[in-house]
Parts: sequence; structure tokens; C-alpha cells
Amino acid sequence: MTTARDVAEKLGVSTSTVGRALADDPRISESTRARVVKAAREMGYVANHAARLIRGAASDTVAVVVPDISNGFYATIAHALSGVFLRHGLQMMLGESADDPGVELRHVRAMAASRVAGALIVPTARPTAETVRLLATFPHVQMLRRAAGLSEVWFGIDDEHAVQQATQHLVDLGHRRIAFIGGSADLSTGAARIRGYQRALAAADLDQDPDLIRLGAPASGDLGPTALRVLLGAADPPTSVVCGSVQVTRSLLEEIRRLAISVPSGLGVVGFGDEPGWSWWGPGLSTVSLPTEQLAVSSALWLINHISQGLSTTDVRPYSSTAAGTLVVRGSATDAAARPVGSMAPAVGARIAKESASA
Amino acid sequence: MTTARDVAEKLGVSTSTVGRALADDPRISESTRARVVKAAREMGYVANHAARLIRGAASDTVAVVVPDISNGFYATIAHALSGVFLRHGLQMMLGESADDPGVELRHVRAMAASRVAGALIVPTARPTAETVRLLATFPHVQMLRRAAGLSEVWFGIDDEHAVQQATQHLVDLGHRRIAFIGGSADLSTGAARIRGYQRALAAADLDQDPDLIRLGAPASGDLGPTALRVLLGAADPPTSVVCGSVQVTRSLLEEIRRLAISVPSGLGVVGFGDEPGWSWWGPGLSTVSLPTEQLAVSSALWLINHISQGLSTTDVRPYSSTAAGTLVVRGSATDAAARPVGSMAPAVGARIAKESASA
DNA sequence: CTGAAAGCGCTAACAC
DNA sequence: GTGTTAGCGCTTTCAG
Repeated sequence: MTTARDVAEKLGVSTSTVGRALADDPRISESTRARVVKAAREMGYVANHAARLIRGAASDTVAVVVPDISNGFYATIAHALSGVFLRHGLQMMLGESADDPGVELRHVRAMAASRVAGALIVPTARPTAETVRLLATFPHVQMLRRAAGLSEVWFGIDDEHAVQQATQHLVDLGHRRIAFIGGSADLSTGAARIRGYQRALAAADLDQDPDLIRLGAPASGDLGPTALRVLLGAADPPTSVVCGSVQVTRSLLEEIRRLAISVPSGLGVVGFGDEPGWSWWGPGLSTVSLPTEQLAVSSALWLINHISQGLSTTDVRPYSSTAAGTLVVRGSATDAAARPVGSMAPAVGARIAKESASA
Repeated sequence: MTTARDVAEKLGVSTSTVGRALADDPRISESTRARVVKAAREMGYVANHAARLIRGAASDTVAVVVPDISNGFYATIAHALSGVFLRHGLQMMLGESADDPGVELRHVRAMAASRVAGALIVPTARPTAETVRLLATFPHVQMLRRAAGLSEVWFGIDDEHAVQQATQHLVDLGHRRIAFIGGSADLSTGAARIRGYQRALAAADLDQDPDLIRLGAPASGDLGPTALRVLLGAADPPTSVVCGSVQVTRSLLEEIRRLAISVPSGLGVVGFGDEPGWSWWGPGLSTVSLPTEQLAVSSALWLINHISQGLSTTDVRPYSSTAAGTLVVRGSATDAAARPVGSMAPAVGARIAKESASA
């Protein structure tokens, strides 16, 4: 790799002159500047970023950690972040945690070693102590989820309200046995969503059957299908189900298709998030659409602003920004009274039983 | 930030001792090592990666450039790459080019300045001369698309065959007027896909009407809808359409839904790629499924192997790996003979005309 | 207007 | 076993 010294030697000038010429220092004469620029170009000189960093230059890379980039929800976030970074001349270091605190830690270690300018993270349920300690050394923002010990700056959605709306919608349609399938209550988001579900039921004075709440690992593509089978195989199956995560919604839609359960006549469904294609799933998925881009953009702007102010990591004012989701009513949930409660489910239960027996 | 010197001073030892202790150098006594490790931990010492780099250590970051990470197709690639990188202790720098050579150049500049270990890139149609020059300075692999001047190492899919299969499928079903909507022929992929379409038509001795080929910018969400309107508004509309990109497929599916065109009775459709939800679009989308993960994993492994061998950038043997797509037959294209040619299209044409007039 | 020198944080060669 | 020294590539005093 060509260095500034290589260029300087070739031209018979000092390295400082090369550096200054390339930095458009006004003290350099036009003629030398031109010579230097030309030589640098010809020799393929590219300033070594690491050397600048070590001298104390500001880092231009921001780290992003999400559970799973193949999840359209996080891909949308990464895309929005990427746009903001581009406009601000920043590079993005992207890591996937797979919801594993150990993997998360490895990424955070790399971030710290690289002296990134800052980070945006969707934390795992329980980041390790070292993760917490390392993150404390540079500015960062929590997105969506909120883990103890991390930054007091958090940008998320109103999870409780989102699920409350979804559940309320089913209550309004006359549903009485409404199931909830969602991510673990260990996650701040998971807990809030369960609260939303319970609040809607409580407001309608409905019985709260704990068997109707099915929780599991958020990233598991198995949670939705498994929960559905358990719910529909039960003696008193629900007439409708509320999804507590994008991933659960996705897998549930697939499974309902696979089992050929008719929606909404056999089962009412309300999703979480609104991904491409969900509008044309069956009768159209009724769901809570989330303000994903805004959340990403706001988070990024906060971080960039914070970084450019050169504030210390300690004087960060706690900040929480909560964006609301919007209920989108399509066709996957309709009047529960139009058919006897559980009319469809027993048949499905029998089908599931048969399938399991033959497997 | 704590440095090795800070730790050394606190302990009254030299920086080299600190460095060696932390690097598990066997020459260091167990007692000092323990003291150093303890102090380093307490003081929150994290080795500065930039300083190591500048001293000649191998970079541990690999750059990835894709057109658009919110496109599920590229998100899948990024996810697969991320998994391989994690297993090899590498970090990922991700950039979106938005199919803009200027943006692409900015990312490549940053990559060069950061002295990344290597790069995986889905190039734009015409990378700038500087992009070409910079990429020549470090190992990289082209994925999917193949641009002149870049690495001779390329991992892609058999685009020609994929579209040929798709078109052939429609021919076999009796379709005679088959349209093709795809990305620009400037792209290596675009050109190959057009060839596949034409080859299938030629093999069946069908007329090749140039009006049935609609091309445009690959990332434009508008290409599919616009092309569809033009095609169906024409005097002699096609009975079916082949999609030439994931993005075209996505937007086309949306638009067909919006216009309430009945598929397959009114129009046969074969997609490109197989994204979540496409199986439940209308009668199920018949499409060509692509071996995306394999492609990503193979590319990454080639690069990692190349890097770890410490080979020079010049002695790279040209390498091309082509993976085949698989036709997945679902319900979006059926026998053309079952209804009069263009029976549906005129009605749709009239609807489009009315809509345009009222707009 | 330009050069010489120092130093960022780290490691490796070279002492002892 | 441990310390001293030098130098990676760059920028920024300080000199001239």
C-alpha cells in the first residue's frame, strides 16, 4: 500500500507537505498541491484510516446490532439507518446477535476495539455484565427492546398499546376466548405486549385463561406453529389469536396455511407488524402496522447529534421515544358471533392429532 | 480510553509486559500475568484495534456492498454472510449502493481507507473508474452481477437458465404471447435473463415481439406496475408475463392485486426468486427459486480462504461459480388454451384507461 | 510556503 | 522474565 511517505519521496518533499496538500491546507502553494495530488492519484494513495484514528481523529463508523437481518422488520431498520449514515458520511458495522448474549458480547467487543463513534443496538434479553461495561464506554442507543444497565436512551414503539389495540379489536368483534402468542416475558417488549393483551381483556371483564398465553424464544420460527397446535388441540380452543411479534406472525401465517385452517371463519387472527405480502395472506391480515423507519431514523439522528456534539458518555440525559402502531383492519378477524364458538377448532384439532399420529 | 501504558504505569511495569501478558506470551510469569489481567479488567482496558492495524496486523473486517438491504433477497445474503463471518471471527461493514455508482464509490473508498481484509460486492451496472482502481487493491468477490474491471472471481446464479425455465413453463402451458419485465440490459444479470427469455421463445419458434420486453432500473419499485399497465393497455396484450428480478416480481404482485386482475385466468405470471409470502399470493406464485444462501456462503468461504492464505491481490485465479435456480410450480400460470387469448386483458385495459382519466 | 520532529497505541526485535 | 527501543502512517506543533 502506498503511504504518504512514498508520495513525498517520489516528489522530493516532506510527508507533512503531502499531508497538507491533500488536506487542502491553504498554506500550500497551488503548484505543489497540484503536483502532490497528481502523484497521489497516480500512485493510488489512500490515506490510512487506522493511522488517523490512532492520532485522535473522530471515528466515522457506527455499529448496529440486531437479532436477525433476514427478518424483514430488522432489514427495514438497517436500510433506514444506512440511508441516514450515508447522508452523514458514516459507515455501518452490522452485527447479528441471534438473540444470543454471547454473540452480542463478541460484537460489542469488536465495536469497542474498533473505537466506533457510537452504536445502535436491539439488545438481547440479558446482556452479559461485560457487554454492559463495554457499552458504557461509548455513546449508544437502545432500539425497541430495553435492557437493564444499557443506555438510558431508548427509541421504541408503544408495545403495550399495540397489542392492546389488537386484542381490543377482537373483543369488539365479540371474541371471548382470545389467545396470545408472543416472545418471552424476559424481553421488555415481550412483557409490555403481554400487558397490552391482559389490559384489553381486563377492560372487557373477560376471563383470563393462562393456558391461552403461549410464550417462547422470540427468534424461534417454531413458536407460532407449536403454540397454534397446542391451542387448537385443547379442550376449549380459542376463537381467535393475537400475535406478539413479527416472527410469530410470520410463522403462524405459514402454519395456518399449511393446516388449511379457514380464517376468519375458523379462527380470527390479528398480526404484529405489517410485512410485504401480509395484505394478501388469505382474506388479508388484520394487524398492527409499526412505524419502523421513523424509529430507525430518529435513533440514528439522536446518536449522530450526540456524537457531533462531542459530549462525554456520562452526561447523557435519559431519553425515551415511543412511537405508536396503527391497527390495520383487513379480513383475518370478523364477528365471532356469526358462528358457534369453537365450531371450527375441534375439526382442526382432530386433523392435528391425526397428523401427529402418522408422523 | 485506557491504554496499555495506563495499565503499565499503574502496575509499575513496562507496556511490553502488559502487551505480552494480555497476549498470553509464555515468557511472562504467572503472577505478573494475573496482576496485569486483573488491572486491565478493572481499568476497562480494550486493545485499540487501529493501533494494531497500523502495526501490520491483519484486518478482521470484511466489507459487503449490496443494492438494497430492505430487499429480502439481499437481506438473506447478508444474513448468510454474517453467519460465516461470525464463525471466522470477522466483522461485517455493510453498505447499500442503491444501484448508484457514486454511492458505491463512496463505500469502496471507505473500505480502502479502512484497509478491510476483503470485500463482497454486488456491483452496479457501471462502477466508476476509481471504484475499479480501488477494488483492485484488495481481494474481493463479485456476487450475482458481474461488472467489467472488477475481480475475476464471481459467484452467481444461472440467470439465463432461470428465466429460460420460467418462460419455457409458460410455453409448455400453451402461451404464445409472453411478456418479460426485467432489469436493464446494462446489468450482466439483466442481459442474461433477457437471453433466457429469448432462447425459450426461439426454441418454440414463437414470434418475438419487442414490445413485450419491458426493461428499467432494477431497484425501481415502479418498473413492474408501469410495464404492466403498458402491456395490458396495448392492442394485443400478452396472456402471461415472466418477471426478470425479485424487485419486479414484488411490485408486480402488488399491482396485479391492486388492479384486481385475476390470475391465472386473466394473466399467467411466473416470478423470479421466492420470497416469504409469495406462495400464498393469489393462487400461489409459480416462480424460480434461487439458491441464495449457498451463493452467499460460497462467496464468503472463497474470500476467507483467500485472505487466510495471504495471497497477493494479483495472483488470483479467475473463478466463476454458477448455481442453478429451480422452477416451483404453483398456481399463477395455467393452460393458456383454456380461454380465448387476451380474453381478460381488454377489460383490464379499459379499467386502467378509466383510472388514468380520473386521476 | 515548507521541513523536522514528536507522538498517537501498539508489538516485536533486541538487550539484559 | 522483563525493560528499552524503534517504528507502523499520520497530523500537528514548532522552526525556519
